[in-house]
Formats: sequence, structure tokens, C-alpha cells
Amino acid sequence: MCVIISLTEENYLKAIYTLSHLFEESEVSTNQISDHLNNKAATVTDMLKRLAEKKLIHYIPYQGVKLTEKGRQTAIKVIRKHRLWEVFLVDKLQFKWDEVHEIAEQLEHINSDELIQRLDKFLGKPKFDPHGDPIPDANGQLNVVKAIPLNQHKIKGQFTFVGVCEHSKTFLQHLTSIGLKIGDVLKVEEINEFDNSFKVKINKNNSQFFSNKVASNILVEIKK
Amino acid sequence: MCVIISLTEENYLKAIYTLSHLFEESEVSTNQISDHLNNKAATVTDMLKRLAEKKLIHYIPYQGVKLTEKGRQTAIKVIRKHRLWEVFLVDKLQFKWDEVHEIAEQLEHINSDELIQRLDKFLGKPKFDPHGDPIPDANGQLNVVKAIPLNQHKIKGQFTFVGVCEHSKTFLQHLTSIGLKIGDVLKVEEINEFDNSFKVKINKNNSQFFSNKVASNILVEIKK
DNA sequence: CTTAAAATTTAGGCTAGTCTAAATTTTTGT
DNA sequence: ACAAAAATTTAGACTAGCCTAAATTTTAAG
Ligand SMILES: [Mn+2]
Ligand SMILES: [Mn+2]
Ligand SMILES: [Mn+2]
Ligand SMILES: [Mn+2]
Repeated sequence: MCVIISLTEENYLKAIYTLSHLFEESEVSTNQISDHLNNKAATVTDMLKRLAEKKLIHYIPYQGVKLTEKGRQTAIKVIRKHRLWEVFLVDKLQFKWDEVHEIAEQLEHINSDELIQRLDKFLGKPKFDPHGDPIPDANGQLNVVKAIPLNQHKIKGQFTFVGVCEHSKTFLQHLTSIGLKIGDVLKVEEINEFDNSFKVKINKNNSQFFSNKVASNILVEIKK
Repeated sequence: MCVIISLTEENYLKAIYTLSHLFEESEVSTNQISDHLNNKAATVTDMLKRLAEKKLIHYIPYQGVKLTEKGRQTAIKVIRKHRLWEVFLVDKLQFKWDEVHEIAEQLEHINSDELIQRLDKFLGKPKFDPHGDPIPDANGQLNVVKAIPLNQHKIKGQFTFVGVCEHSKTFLQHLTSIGLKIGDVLKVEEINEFDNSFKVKINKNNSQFFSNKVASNILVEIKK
């Protein structure tokens, strides 16, 4: 009934979940997992056999894997814990948004349903983590946000900054240094044909230039 | 310089620290550790060799072990984390004092100095955990509490309940069921020669009988 | 359709942490 | 002081997770 899932196995399941959504394909390949986790492909194959044994993934040799319902539930729960802990670290302990990921990578493996339920309540049942990523609910339901990178909007106008694609420390610090936070209003004033850079006003401040690389990692919704 | 210490190694160091204080002897034996951790003695011997290799313990085969300064610092830090997390679980998440130990056993291995420093501040730099155990400070200093079990006081009079010897769920639940909490005032009204049981008034309530077994696990200070 | 390249799996090996059984050392009782 | 008992260590084995090198399968290119 209640198979024990190790910390390592949880990380593989999370990787498979993340990759399948990243590439919008149901099947994830051995090499994709190997790249993502910085393990060798042979190591991944070993683990895939174990996960299949435990009925956490569907695995056809050479054809890639996808999560079973049980595997998906496990992955979602780890992601829920990760994001709730990130909210805790930022909202309660005043960490900056670029400092919390590594600590949450550890905390996400703490095993106690009661703990998560109480933490969720303590934090006010948040719907999003500090990076704008949606937090799955206790039943494993995840509100898919259909926000689009700023650079894919080819029109001038007003947008709300709701999340990031890139989660690296340097990128998050860069956004902080230009004074950009989740929820800010972005007014696109110019789009440069030449290098696809954007001239943007943040809230009511002075305008700045966003390179296409920056614009491609900023998720926005059209302002209502 | 900075040797990595595994979760398992941390648990051995904590066990050695705890046992050496429990029996008030500097040397801890292989069998004591083996009993405490529910591992076989041969397993313990293996680990002792590894800990000695890493200069975390002084180990003389057949003669027992004691912590080096580095080993002691590591153990104290784990205990500090354990007790701070217990305070968090009780004070912030409203867990009961008999529910937190297992979760803290996991949380104590989360590795981030910044996290502990901020958690400590968030909790108001508490000096004691929910069971009355002192919390080591950030420099590894531990205020040794010289509280004595109630049954060792052979006199009637007033005492303050400051901690427990026994930490089991059942014992803690028993204390809760008789309405006893840390900080309560205990007025010993009778000591029965026959079975060494105690007639005690908690705060200003009705008197109750404490068996000697209960009295031996309740740490008290003489009321000032 | 055939073959070279890429992806994946298999084979064999390593470490940490556990075990059982056997050997060794220390302690204890007379 | 010495034998029996208790404590401890050694020897050998196992699993989870990792690796490299070699074999196999799939994919892509001509
Ligand atoms: Mn994160
Ligand atoms: Mn996040
Ligand atoms: Mn505890
Ligand atoms: Mn405690």
C-alpha cells in the first residue's frame, strides 16, 4: 500500500514532472533527466527501472517515461511543499526571493502531512510562491497560469508582471536591481525591430530598456 | 577545512553528545550508541571509525568514544536546530508538545546558517524548547539547567515545573491529561512513605496523586 | 535502403550505511 | 589468577545511488 519514496526518488519524480511540462510533451527522455539532475544517463536508467518497479512511472526502454497518477501526485506534493516553504522563507523570515530556492530544495523533502496543512494555514493559504509560480492545493490541483513571456507580445500597452521563466539567482538579482517585483505594472512604450529590445516603464517610474533576453524570461498578463 | 557531515553522521554525533550527558561520563560505549540508535554494534563500530577519521570523535578501540571540540560543536548545532524547530511548531503552527519531536528530527538536518539565525530571531530568540530543554545559543553555549526531578525533593513545599526527563508521547500526553504544563506551580502537600507517591496541587486547582514514576520524570525548581 | 551518429541500456565497479556470524578483547566472578 | 560472560571488533555480504566503458537500439542523413 504505502511504498516508501526516498529523497532521491522524489527528486527524479519532480524532474520528470517539470520536464514534461517544460517541453509540453508527455514522454520525457533519459538524457533530459540526466541533464536536468546532473547525473549520467546510465544512472538515470537504473533509477527509472526502480521507479517503474514501484509503479511511479510508465517506462518503456528506449521510448522515455511518463508519470503514473501516483507518481504525479507525489511530484505535485513535493512541488507544493517547495513553494509553500519559499513563501514561508520570504514572508515570515524576510529572505529575498533569490535566496530561498536552495533551502526549499531541502525543506521540500520533510515528510509530514500535518505539517504542510498547518504551514499552509499559517501562511494564509497562498496561491503563488515568491516567483509567481502557482502552489498546488492539498488535493494536487494546480491552477495552470497561462501567462506569456513579455517578448511574445508584439504590441505596446500595459501588462502585469506575474512570474519568471528563468529562476537563477543572477536573473532574480538583476530584476531586483532594476526595481522590478511581482505585481508591478509594465507599460511597453517601444519595441525595437533591430534587436527586439523593449522600452518599458515600471509602474509610474522612468522608462528603461529590457533586452530581449530579459523580456523573454518575464511572464506577464495583459493589464485589466 | 570544511568536511561534509552526513545526516547519519549528525545523528551519531547527537547520540554521543546526549549519552555522555545522560550518564554523566565522558566516554560513551559502542553498545550504548547501538541501543540508542537501534543499530547493531558492528554497524556502530564502522561509523565510529569514519567519525574518528573525520576528527569528530576521539576513538580508542574497546575503550569507547568522546566528541572532539569539532564534534561537540556539530552536535550542539543539531540540538539547537531541533529545539528551535520544536518552538516553531508549537508556537507558530499550534502543534501540541507531544507531536513535534518526530518532525523536528527531520528539520534538524536542514543545512543553512542563515535560516537558523533568522528562525531564531523570528521566534524571539527563545531560551527553552516546548519541553523545557535549553536551546544552545549561536556560539554553542548551553545554559545547563540544574533542575531536579520532583521525587528527589524529600520536602513538602512549592516548586515550579520546568521540564521533563522522559520525552515519550505517552508521558507528555499523560501530563496534558492531568492538566500540567511547563511553568505551572506544584505544591507538594504529602509524600507517602509507602510507595513514594506525591499528593500535589497544580497551581490553585484540586490536589492529585503523582506516582513516583511520574514524579521522577518531572523536573522542578524550588519556587522563588 | 543503408549506414553513421545519437540515444539508451547493460555490465561491472565504487561508497555509505546497514546486517549476521565469527573472532577478539575486556570484564567479572570465584 | 583464570575461566566464563559480556562487550567489541572483524569479515563478509547486501542495497541504494552513483560512475565509466562497452553494447545495443533508435534516429537521421544520404
Ligand atoms: Mn524554487
Ligand atoms: Mn519558486
Ligand atoms: Mn525533541
Ligand atoms: Mn524538545
